[in-house]
Amino acid sequence: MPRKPEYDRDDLINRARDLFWKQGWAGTSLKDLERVLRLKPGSFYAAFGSKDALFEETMERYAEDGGRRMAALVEEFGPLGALCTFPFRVVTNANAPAKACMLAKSVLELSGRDHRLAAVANRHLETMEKRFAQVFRDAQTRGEISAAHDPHALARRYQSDLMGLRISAEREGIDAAAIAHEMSEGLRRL
Amino acid sequence: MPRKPEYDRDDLINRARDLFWKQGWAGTSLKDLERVLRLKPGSFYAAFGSKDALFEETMERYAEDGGRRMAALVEEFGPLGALCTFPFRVVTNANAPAKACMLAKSVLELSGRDHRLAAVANRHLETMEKRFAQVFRDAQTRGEISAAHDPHALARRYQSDLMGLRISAEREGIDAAAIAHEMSEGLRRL
DNA sequence: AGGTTTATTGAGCGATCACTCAAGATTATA
DNA sequence: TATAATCTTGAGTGATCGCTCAATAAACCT
Repeated sequence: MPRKPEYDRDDLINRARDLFWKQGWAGTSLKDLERVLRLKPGSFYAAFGSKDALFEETMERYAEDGGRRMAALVEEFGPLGALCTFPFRVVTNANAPAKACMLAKSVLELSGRDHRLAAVANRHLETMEKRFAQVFRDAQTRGEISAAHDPHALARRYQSDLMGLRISAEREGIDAAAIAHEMSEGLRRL
Repeated sequence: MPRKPEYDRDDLINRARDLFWKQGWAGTSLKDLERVLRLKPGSFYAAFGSKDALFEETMERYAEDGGRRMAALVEEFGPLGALCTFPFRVVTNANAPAKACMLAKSVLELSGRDHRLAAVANRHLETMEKRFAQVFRDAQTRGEISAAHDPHALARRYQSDLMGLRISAEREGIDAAAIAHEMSEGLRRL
């Protein structure tokens, strides 16, 4: 009985994510989304419900992708190699709509207004931190990193420094690759 | 001939800075500013010209204050002591409207829109980085830090990690003091 | 006091915000 | 082919955006 939608929902979410990632939540208007997604208001709301609901879906997509990318790096370079490579990759990826982390940007933008999506972004960051901790544990199991360190503390620090690096990469005139290199050297010295 | 304004312009800028700092540029409306500054639209525009012009003044104020705070810490604890104390102070300051750096927030929010104020924020961050570099140089002169390191590289890394720390401090459930402690220990190990 | 200059007020400007909904188009089943 | 279900369209909602300006009030000058 139905009529099938003309759009690819998955592709739409990716494009919306890139727009939100670059421009932020408040900085992205419905007009922007309608233009990029080629959707009239009616279709947009039928498909996603609201701007906030779509934003939430894009954050989920972003977090999933991050986990996949990290896992792929572990597969290719091993735990320590992945931890050392990830910052460099993130900072030199010319295809990304922004260097900074979308979840960090969201926390900064939304927590000051006590928006519920700030907590959602934070939850995704916690998930990511747990993934980092697991990679640190794996590196310790393999003997790549001394078992004397607490994996959770390592992951917390790693994520914090990574967010700093990615903000630095967003700035004009900052040699982010040099910072990434220093991070990597610091990890190998553990 | 004139009539004197009833407000204290300096105080107004401080209050506006706190509001912008907490809520960001787009997140702060003229209505918000009028309420907090107790200014009608006419007075507001007579005093500041535009929302953007006031935002620019608040960033300048913010950057000046940061420099002053760092200088005071150097006076009290010496160069290395100041560098070690600064992150901890910033993260435990309950009076601040936000933990994250206002300039970092501004760069993230505005650079995606190619707003000219993003470059202004970046310029202030560069000034701050130069101040950090000078403190590192002073620490080396005093023998508190090995002269083998490049002060500029140290400052760049310090600023990057500090931004990460301050974002972490903005999050719920993150022990930012622990990260600050680790940063401090890392500096003393130089 | 009279005149000049500046500050304050608040109604209201056009533009844009996120969002709604009725009408028409398209595709399924009966 | 008729009917039902869904999708697409776009004009239009009230609210809010940053901002203007003419009218009024207050403080200085001669």
